[in-house]
Amino acid sequence: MTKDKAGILDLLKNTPLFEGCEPSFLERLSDQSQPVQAGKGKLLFVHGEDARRFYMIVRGWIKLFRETLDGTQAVVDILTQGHMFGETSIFQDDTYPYSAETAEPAELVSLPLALVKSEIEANPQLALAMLSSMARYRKQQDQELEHRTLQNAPQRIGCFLLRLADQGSEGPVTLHLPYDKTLVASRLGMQPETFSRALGKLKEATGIKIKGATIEMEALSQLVDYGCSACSSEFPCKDLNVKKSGCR
Amino acid sequence: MTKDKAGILDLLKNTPLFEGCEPSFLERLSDQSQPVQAGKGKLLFVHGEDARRFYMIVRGWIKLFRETLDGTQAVVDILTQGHMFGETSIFQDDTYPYSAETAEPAELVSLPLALVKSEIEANPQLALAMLSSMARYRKQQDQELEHRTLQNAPQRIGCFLLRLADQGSEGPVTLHLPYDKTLVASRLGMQPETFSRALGKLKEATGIKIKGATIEMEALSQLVDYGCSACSSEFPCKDLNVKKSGCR
DNA sequence: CGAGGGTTTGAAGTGCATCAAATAGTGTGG
DNA sequence: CCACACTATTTGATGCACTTCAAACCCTCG
Repeated sequence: MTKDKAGILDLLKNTPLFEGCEPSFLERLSDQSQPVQAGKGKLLFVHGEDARRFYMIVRGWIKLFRETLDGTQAVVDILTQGHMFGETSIFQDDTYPYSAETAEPAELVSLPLALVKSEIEANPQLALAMLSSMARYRKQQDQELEHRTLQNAPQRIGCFLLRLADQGSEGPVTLHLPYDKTLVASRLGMQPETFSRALGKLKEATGIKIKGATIEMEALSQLVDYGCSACSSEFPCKDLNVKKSGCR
Repeated sequence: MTKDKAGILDLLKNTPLFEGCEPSFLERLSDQSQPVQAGKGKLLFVHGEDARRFYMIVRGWIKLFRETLDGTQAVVDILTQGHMFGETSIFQDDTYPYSAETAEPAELVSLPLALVKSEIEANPQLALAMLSSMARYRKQQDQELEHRTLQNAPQRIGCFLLRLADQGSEGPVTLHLPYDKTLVASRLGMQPETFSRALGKLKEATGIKIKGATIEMEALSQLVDYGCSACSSEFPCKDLNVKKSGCR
């Protein structure tokens, strides 16, 4: 189900960031698009590399990370369908501010940065859209830093689950971890072993049920009561959904 | 030495973010400015509050932080002379994304957000300046998160000191902690006691000399060798200086 | 001099990381 | 359908880093 140019144009037209852009611009953009297919663990680009293209995810999961000289890595974010990444390189000396790798087999579209760069300069509406998108992401990052500082492992997991759920629902909830537990662990800044034990503690403390990657509970309040007091946002924490995105 | 309107206009004209703005806009902005003087510990605004004005720092230090329901707080950043804050509220539902408080006696200027908001919409150059400013800040946040994940307390202190220094200098270096140690500790996400002990370890490991708030060393390389291997950026880490700033 | 904040030191506890090994789960070829 | 290989996940044991609570010390400033 690789996207053809027409499909890509559609994709662009339905991307919030490009809302309000001239069709002609989007056409030029999709003309220069390239489909990318990759199995698990394919490195797309590395931190510091010259940035010429950015990516949109059609399917699968992408891990953004930074690696130190001594080889350990910190996961910046994990993205999926509908997310873009690499586009902020325009403002970062045209180099990628992180590395990117497929975390699950994925299908992507790569697009030229140069075109977007010139369009931003010409089109205030796009600049504004980009600004609010970056602001949204910033909010998420602020929150992330806060959580790492103030929440312990089980609370961070609880919060992650909450942000994975539809926060409006009142009744019983069933969740599915979107990717493997090791990856969730790294996303939350902890070791796989810690994740496993912390999930156990969370279960113990809240009464949620866990079967493999499936998690069930009577109501979200079980999680809210457990962790949300250690956070600066009130519960229905809109805009902070795991699946929502800003400019990365 | 409170700034009068003329002084404030000068200040605005010399602010990178407003470079390239019409003098008439800056005049209107300074017309609506208000000087703010405050001793230590004055709360300027709180997280979530309706945001009508943003601030420029003329003198002193400001702490940005977020507070959880159970009262503990996470320090987002600590800013000084030349820094602005609160201006990104424009893109955050017009509410402040953090609380702000003076960490030392300070002199500030408050300015109306509404004016900037409309100007951004009208003036692409300002929008672009804002974008690159936000990108710069983002980079710092990314790095911060990485450091919290990968570096231990003494390394984080070493890195902080490096970013405080003029990274070009080759010879002996003398540094002054810019604000009290408790505050540095919170800025680095650790307890005052941990900071004290970690600074001791750093001294032990690198041979730097510490007298109160003054720190001396033969060369920056003593710190670089100690901690920079646990970071994803190469040493002269430009743009990440403690005193440099992006849009908060 | 004395009060009060900032800073250091000590002792004890907690949480997470690490290393090692067992177990569960998944896909493969027979 | 089963045995095997391989990976993901869990569990156990231990150590280290940071926190917490408590007390001492130090410095500054009235």
